[in-house]
Amino acid sequence: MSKIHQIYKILRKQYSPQGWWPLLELRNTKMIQHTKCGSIQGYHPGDYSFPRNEKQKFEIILGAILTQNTAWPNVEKALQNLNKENLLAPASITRVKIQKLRNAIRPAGYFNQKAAYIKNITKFFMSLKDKIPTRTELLSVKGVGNETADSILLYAYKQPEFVVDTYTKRFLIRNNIPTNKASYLDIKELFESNIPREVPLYQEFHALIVEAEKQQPKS
DNA sequence: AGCCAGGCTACCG
DNA sequence: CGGTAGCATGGC
Repeated sequence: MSKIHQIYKILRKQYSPQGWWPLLELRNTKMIQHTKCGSIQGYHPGDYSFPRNEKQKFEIILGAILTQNTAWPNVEKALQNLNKENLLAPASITRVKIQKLRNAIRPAGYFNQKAAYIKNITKFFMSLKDKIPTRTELLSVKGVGNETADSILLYAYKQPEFVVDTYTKRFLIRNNIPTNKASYLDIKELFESNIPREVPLYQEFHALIVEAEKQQPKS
């Protein structure tokens, strides 16, 4: 077994399943525990059957845009606002005035850019008509880069695409796997070539990396 | 008071 | 190609 895969097993022993991707309707129940870092455990731990419908799938896609360089609690505020205004549906996003959209997502930061990005991805999403997008198609949407594309594919469409983020790079360095010259795709390939190509594994590994790195003291 | 957070685009050399 | 300024809010 590869070193990467071994590290996964250690993380999996050390932490409980993270239950990603977070969904609004699975919040505010008694099962939810807030951690000191502001992250939340126990959305649907060990249950990889989400999203179970189109509404949940669309919420994940919007969350993937909103979380760009942004702490998750701020994303949740934006999502709650959208939910209150009945904007967690493609048709509503298409219809809503850009100014109202900007205002709803304000807590997530970069609201001017992100409002436009959300309009873009929504138009793209509706054009798919239930088809699963390719990675290249997703990347053609302005506002969707490597990480956002992989997050959408892995968590909304359950495609085996490993997600690389800042925590992932930090995680590799902390485990003495140097990544200085490595590009996004290099790192993605490093993971994908060293663990079984399984969606639940990809989902859980990424979530565990984020959780583990959040708990590291900042240096 | 800074610094940072689950990036991306545009533009530079 | 690789490198970086600009984008913005909220929490610590």
